[in-house]
Amino acid sequence: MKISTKGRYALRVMVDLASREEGVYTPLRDVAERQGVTVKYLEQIIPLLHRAGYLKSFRGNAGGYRLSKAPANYTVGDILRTAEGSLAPIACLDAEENDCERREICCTLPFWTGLNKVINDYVDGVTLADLLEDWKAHSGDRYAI
Amino acid sequence: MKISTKGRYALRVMVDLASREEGVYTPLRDVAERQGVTVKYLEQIIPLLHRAGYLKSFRGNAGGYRLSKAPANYTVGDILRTAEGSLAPIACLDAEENDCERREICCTLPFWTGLNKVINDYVDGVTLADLLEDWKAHSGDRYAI
DNA sequence: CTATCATACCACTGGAATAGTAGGAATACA
DNA sequence: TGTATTCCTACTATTCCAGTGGTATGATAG
Ligand code: FES
Ligand code: FES
Repeated sequence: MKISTKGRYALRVMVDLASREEGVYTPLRDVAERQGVTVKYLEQIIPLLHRAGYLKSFRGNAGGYRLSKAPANYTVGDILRTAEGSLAPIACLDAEENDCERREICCTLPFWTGLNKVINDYVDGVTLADLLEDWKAHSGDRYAI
Repeated sequence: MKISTKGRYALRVMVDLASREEGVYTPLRDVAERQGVTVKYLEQIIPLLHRAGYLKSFRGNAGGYRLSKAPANYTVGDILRTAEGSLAPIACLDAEENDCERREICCTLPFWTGLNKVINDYVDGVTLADLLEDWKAHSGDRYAI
């Protein structure tokens, strides 16, 4: 029941980019350094967010990535689902071509459905802007992403 | 972000046993058949619950397992944590000897802490008795665990 | 115009965890 | 003695995770 590094790093990258000046392209090297991750590994995670249209890229010297929209327009849920695939705690809840035979008689399905709901409600209720604001306010002068 | 088969099967086994007459020992063979899992695999999962004191066992002919306490005394959270280890969505939250260096400066930690809370609050608020009751009421005449 | 450098992009590999299988020893009862 | 059960240990196959090497692209300096 753990979120993988894909999801964790994806979220940190998005917050990192959200903290940069709007419209400016930031190279992965900078993000990797601030976040304590290798550039090579980020290069594997970023495409997930890029393909989903969350980021704009620019190749070549002085290139990099930037957010496509303002931070308030990204929910953490969208980011995590994009990076992780699905946040459903069990596969039986991922409807697509995964129709579990026990659906009708399963004694635990209602419980899992409920868990799925509280998880998704929570992650969809938080935006990048929320994270950034809370964190700026909380860390005070230590603020340095 | 998936619960493994350990946790899923453990929960189903517990509900299955909770549905049996109180105090009676039920052989794994019966549970396995009802739940559509092999006895051999259940034998690997049951010890987790047994060692935690949730089950009483009886060896030999006409032996089996039964719950130690009444269904209302088991929260789903306890069962899942026993089978899965920890329900924390990221390792940084498992305090023990895992003091993440980024704790103080991490922009996503408050978010994960909140997610951890909603998950644990939910799973700790449901008992085996709740599952059993809801399910009996819902499945009506198809009730046959 | 060309060499160079910094960058995004693509493909691959090793290792760990998960999910399941298998054989057999110990125990209780009839 | 036979049978049905828990209990113990090891094995395998597959999937997922984490990380690395190499290529294409674009700006810029000489
Ligand atoms: S096992 Fe698939 S719905 Fe419960
Ligand atoms: S990375 Fe460990 S607390 Fe955020």
